[in-house]
Amino acid sequence: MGLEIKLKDKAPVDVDANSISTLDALKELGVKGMENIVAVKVDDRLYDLSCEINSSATIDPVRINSAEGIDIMRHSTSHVMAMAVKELFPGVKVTIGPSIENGFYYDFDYERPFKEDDLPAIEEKMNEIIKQDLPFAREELSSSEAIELFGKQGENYKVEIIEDLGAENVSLYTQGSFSDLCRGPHIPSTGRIKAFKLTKVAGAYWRGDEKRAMLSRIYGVAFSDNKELRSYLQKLEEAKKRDHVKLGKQLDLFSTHEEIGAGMIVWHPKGYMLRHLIEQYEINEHFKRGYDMVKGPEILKTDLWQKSGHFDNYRENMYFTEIDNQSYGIKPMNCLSHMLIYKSKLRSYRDLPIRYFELGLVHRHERSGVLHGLSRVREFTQDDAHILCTPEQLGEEIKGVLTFVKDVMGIFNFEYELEISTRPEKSIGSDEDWERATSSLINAMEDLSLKYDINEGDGAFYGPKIDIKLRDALDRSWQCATVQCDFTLPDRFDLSFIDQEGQKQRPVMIHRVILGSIERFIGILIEHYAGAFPLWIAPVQARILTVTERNDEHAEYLLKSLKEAGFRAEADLRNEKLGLKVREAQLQKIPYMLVIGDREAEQGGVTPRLRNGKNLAFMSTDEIIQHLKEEERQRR
RNA sequence: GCCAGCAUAGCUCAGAUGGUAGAGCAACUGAUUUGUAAUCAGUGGGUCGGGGGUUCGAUUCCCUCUGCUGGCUCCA
Repeated sequence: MGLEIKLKDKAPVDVDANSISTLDALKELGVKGMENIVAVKVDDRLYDLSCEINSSATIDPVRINSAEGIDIMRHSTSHVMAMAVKELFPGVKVTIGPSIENGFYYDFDYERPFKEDDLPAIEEKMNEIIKQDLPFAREELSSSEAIELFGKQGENYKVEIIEDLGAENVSLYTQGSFSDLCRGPHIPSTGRIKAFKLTKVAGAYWRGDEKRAMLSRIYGVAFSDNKELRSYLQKLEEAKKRDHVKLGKQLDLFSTHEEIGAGMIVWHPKGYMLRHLIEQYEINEHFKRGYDMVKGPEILKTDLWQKSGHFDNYRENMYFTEIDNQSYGIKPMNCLSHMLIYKSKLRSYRDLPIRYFELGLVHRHERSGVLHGLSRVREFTQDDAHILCTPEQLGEEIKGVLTFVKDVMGIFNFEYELEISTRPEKSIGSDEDWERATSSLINAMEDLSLKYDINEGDGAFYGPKIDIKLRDALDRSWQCATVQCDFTLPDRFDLSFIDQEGQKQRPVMIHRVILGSIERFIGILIEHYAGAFPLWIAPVQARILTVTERNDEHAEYLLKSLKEAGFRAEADLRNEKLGLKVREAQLQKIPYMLVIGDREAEQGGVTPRLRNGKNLAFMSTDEIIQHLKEEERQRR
């Protein structure tokens, strides 16, 4: 009696034994390049390379350059780091250390937090461990044995993990003197780690709970070889050049000021122009799609925020002010005014859906540590709308919003991710309402064939929602558009409409934004285009560059013509060399540099230079205006 | 809010074991009239983020506040 082993999609091979290690099995199967294999899949489950199989199986080698292989190597690297840290800092307690995108981290509890200065020594120690090529050995033991083992070492976090697991047995991985509780699998030995770098330290709460211990986290990146690592680090450097805070300064778009306060943006002429153009585009899109534009006040009586539930649920994030013994809350959301407009008269089912749109300025007192450039601020403008509709209309309205999102993101060439969040534990409303709203959201995405993730239990307390996320230059994802169903506020504010039978009914409310926060969206937009905005939103579309003072007259004529044709143009008439003028316009990423020398002045036109360095052929004044109009119309 | 790092001229950055600072660009003045990523010369410019402490003396060391960056938590 023996085993039958096979590679995926290959003919089986008979083995004359009752069990065989996967390592031998792979050799038996004639697999090449063993040095790249870090683990195996047996019948589609991941195992250590050295594990034993004792029944017939399909074996699939996992190589270090595969997604699964690199993930395993990164995880193992975190174990190596933990070992290094334990050797260098006696008394340190280990907690968890998973692999993450591009690398890994490990959380430690030590008498003091780790500093960036500690990293070189840790890296050096890790390199020693890697050089020793210590094998990763797996063993299983009972939970009680494991608790005793870790308890003796004073590793109380590990004990807590095992206790919470509640499993009968747990597995332990040991390399050299270091053992860690771990499910695995791991690479065969530490020598398989070829390229890693510790990148940063950070604080992190034990189990992500801010009421529990603050641990010290060390992050690292790891790749299958040095070339990959270098190219990753280089890409990171490139991405930093797109940073919207940096570009915002270079392109003179906006600023922040210590003396004004954190999280408050001051828009400079060019930045405000960019913002204005985006807002203008959006306003028109809303009118086209049957929205009415409205505007509510910035401060509303605190009583009203109490009625809406914001005071109870959101007070810590709100700003308040008091006038004549009357407390007012500065709005963190725009819905209340919109509901009062709805309530201002009796509504019929014939009026629905009603869609109120506002470029609503809101203030939210975000915690200081979360502020970030334009992406997370305390004062921002939402392209906010509230749709009031009958329960039957809900599905179509959601589809309308998602289509709106798709169209707008398409204009800017954005890829985005959708995520639906379902009913949380703490929530209000009937099961029926939740069920209907959730399925409306899902059906809308299905009907539009959109891909989405499900985030169980992460909805708002008043209803489920779809979030749309965009990524910044450093690949961090930010929530932009959101569609939320709400049955609570219509209830609290007793909103109603008269149905076909003459009966009062409750409308459903959809909260939605398309760009989300205009500030955040522009931040991502800056990084998306690296500051080189397409013509239709470029704050300055064209700059006229003269060669000598003799050309001033023609330059001024051209400037006037461009402005009259509606273009955002300026002229650089300084007594400077053309090379300098080109350089400066280039650094400002202006789409069109219109060069005027004696030749152009004589012929009454320009030689356009694009910011990609290309020159276009001579154009007359009329021709360049037509050329720009065409490009602007195409929103390129 | 928590952990770590940072804060020097308008900008980008040097600098000193504690003895009050420097470059390039920008600005200003002058010369130059110039053809596709920096023409040359000269001049002015800083309470070294704010406050407090240690010290004969603090921009440098300590504390604290403010702001920024990277994480954590948060984002009804």
